[in-house]
Amino acid sequence: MEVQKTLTELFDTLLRRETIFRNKEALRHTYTPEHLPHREREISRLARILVSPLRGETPSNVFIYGKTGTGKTAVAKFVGRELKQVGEKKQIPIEVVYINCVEVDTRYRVLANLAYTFGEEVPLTGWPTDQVYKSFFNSVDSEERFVVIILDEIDKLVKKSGDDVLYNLTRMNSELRNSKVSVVGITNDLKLVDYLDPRVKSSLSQEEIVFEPYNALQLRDILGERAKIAFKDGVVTKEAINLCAALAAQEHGDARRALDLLRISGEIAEEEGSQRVEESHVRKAKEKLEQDRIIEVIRTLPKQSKLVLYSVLLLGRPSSTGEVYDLYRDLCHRTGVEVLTQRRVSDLISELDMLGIINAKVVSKGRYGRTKEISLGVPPEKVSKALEELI
DNA sequence: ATTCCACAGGAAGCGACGGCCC
DNA sequence: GGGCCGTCGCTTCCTGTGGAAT
Repeated sequence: MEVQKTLTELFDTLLRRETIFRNKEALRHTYTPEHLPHREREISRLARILVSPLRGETPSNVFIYGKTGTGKTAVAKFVGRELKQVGEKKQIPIEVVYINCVEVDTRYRVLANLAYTFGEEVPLTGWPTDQVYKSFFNSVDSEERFVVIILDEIDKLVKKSGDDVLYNLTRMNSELRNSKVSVVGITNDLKLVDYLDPRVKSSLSQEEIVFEPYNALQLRDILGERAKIAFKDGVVTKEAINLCAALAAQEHGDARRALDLLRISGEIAEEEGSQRVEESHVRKAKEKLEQDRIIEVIRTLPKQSKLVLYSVLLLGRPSSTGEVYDLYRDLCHRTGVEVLTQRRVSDLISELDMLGIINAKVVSKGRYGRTKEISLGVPPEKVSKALEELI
């Protein structure tokens, strides 16, 4: 009874407590704002390129470069949305398809996804890929229209499955009778072009737009605008916004990170019952963000990767692939886990490196061979804390 | 200049799995 | 149910290589 009563009281106070947020959604990166500060040039470039088919010209394909959180996706989605509205007004059918290649990372899946948005029923797997392509092709060409295909994080797709799909998509126009297709490729890998087939390269980079990172001042403007939507008036202090901007600017001007910081800061402030978001909340938010990321990443790691990571942790000093592998094999025997080959473990090490949990640098020790120098990339306490519950 | 270590990392391919088709 | 197909995690086999030691 006692517990129930206090719990009810807790809910009551929580519900009664006034939230400092007006619309928290505005701080999520899925949100596409009405106005994108400091990206006017990029927006008009992209719009000008994509609008040309409406004037009867052949559509161009576009390549967009820029680091994470520089607004590439936001600009592409924004222009796509506007374009669609223009089309509706002028009675020209325009379809904008957005695909994120992180999950959709094979030829089959891209085509299946496209076919699906044009109303085709394609199974997740099973069909020959050419059949999926035909199905997509026919349904696109079934009526006169203009299609913009936005392929976000296209580097993931190319590195995993090659550029065959891009070859298909960029060549489509010569075979389509009724419709026209533009491909917008977005990537944060500036070297991606080197992986591409020359034919794909030339047709995809007919137009190129480069997004420079935001500086602290620009981030401040962006945060300011979003804060106006997300929070109630006068809640966020200028200092808090400046700090968020400064911290994110240090990390190559990542606006996404700046927004995350501000959102978490707000949540922390609210939890503490504060009516204002201040610098101290931002500092705590920074700490929490890092902590959460590490723990979440480690927790969702497959068993084998955890053992590899545990080996690196136990060694406690920069070690070679061989050393890590020996200890890993030991741990496997002791825990009754099947042992993978060194080749595979080498790949697992590279994956952990990419996740930022460990640092793996290829070094040559001359006569004593070439190996990776492997060390933890995050504080060991956090790793052992995240690992201990699951080993 | 040559040798040679301890791997890196590419290529091919295998088997299991989930899912299509007829 | 049998014949395909694509994907995933993995093994096997392989060639390549930076630089200390000779």
